[in-house]
Amino acid sequence: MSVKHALLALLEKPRYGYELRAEFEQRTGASWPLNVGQVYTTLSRLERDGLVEAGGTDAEGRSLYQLTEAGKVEVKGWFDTPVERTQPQRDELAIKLAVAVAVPSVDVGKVVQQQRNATMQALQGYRRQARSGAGDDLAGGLVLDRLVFAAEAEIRWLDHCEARLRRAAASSTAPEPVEGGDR
Amino acid sequence: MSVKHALLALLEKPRYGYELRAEFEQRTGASWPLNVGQVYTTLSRLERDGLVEAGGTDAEGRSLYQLTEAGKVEVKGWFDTPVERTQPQRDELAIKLAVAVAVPSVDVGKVVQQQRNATMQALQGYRRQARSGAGDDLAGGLVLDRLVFAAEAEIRWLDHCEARLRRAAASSTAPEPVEGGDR
DNA sequence: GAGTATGTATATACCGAGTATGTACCGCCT
DNA sequence: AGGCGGTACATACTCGGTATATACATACTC
Repeated sequence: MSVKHALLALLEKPRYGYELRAEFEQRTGASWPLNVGQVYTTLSRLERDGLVEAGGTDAEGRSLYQLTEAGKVEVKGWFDTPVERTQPQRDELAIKLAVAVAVPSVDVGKVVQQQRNATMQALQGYRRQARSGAGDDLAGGLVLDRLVFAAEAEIRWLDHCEARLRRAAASSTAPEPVEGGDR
Repeated sequence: MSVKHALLALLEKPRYGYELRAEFEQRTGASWPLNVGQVYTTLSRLERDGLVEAGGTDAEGRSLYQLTEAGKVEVKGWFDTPVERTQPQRDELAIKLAVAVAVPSVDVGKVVQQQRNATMQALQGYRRQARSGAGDDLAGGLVLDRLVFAAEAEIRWLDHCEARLRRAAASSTAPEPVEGGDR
């Protein structure tokens, strides 16, 4: 849903498909490359739904799109409504660990350690990017910061998992574990 | 990709479709409800790809699925390989802000504030769940912790965005902003 | 100048993820 | 007997995302 609304928002002024992709990638700092094909399929769906209409061609013959009234309302609504957190994005890593703890043949501690290394490396990559000036423009900088914050949180969570796993293993022989005292 | 691999991992012993959904939802603590239909479509794709095969029916006539050799290898590979962070999940909130700062008619500060409130509320919901004992079993607890950590990181990031936006607004008249000294 | 890489621009086919819906069966309740 | 809800499976459909095809312009090169 994010691509759809992002394209709508970028259509504040009439633009053509290829331009939309360039704008999107520039703003998100190339962190999320956007396939051109998706721009056109999304545009045609938006046209079908009456949020966008073809607006002729520019001097170079490129076909322009522009917002309809309904489209403008949709954009406003998107910005006025916070991103849903009631049904958060399915998270592969959390699923992986949740399943792993229930499958006896998997060494969960090892999975955690491997992930920690990988995330650490990614984090260093982001910091390198930031230092190299990729985050100097405002939008791209915020996106990069977002990735940094998320990676840091992931590492904290992995450490927390390790501790909790150790505790669970230790108390598996004890009468009854007492949970909930650490949040 | 996460559902596919999670189902494969749960197939350590032969199971039937409905059971797989129940197992998945129990382990992830109902944070990510899984549509039953997706279980069956995923299973048939896995069968097509030779990772899973039909294993007859149980005493109650439910059709069982089991891992093939290739399936077992796939599961092992999944657990041995950390989750990719080179092309991170597209994040609606980051995209929203990145686009918003470039669209003059949007009050970015307001968007940030609204999101902060919404995320704060979600966070309190998670903590309530944890207190009410939803996180007492290990797997579900880790998933819930993951959501808490992610929400906290999001709030930190939103605060950081506010500060950076204020600085950008202040320095838009000044000669040249100096970035990068805050990470 | 012919050939060929490269970038811009659009369009379409295809697959996987996810949702909604339909159907059948079973036990339970009144 | 009829209705309700839970179990179990199946299929249709939409959407997000990738790969690919096509056309045209520019630029490089042999």
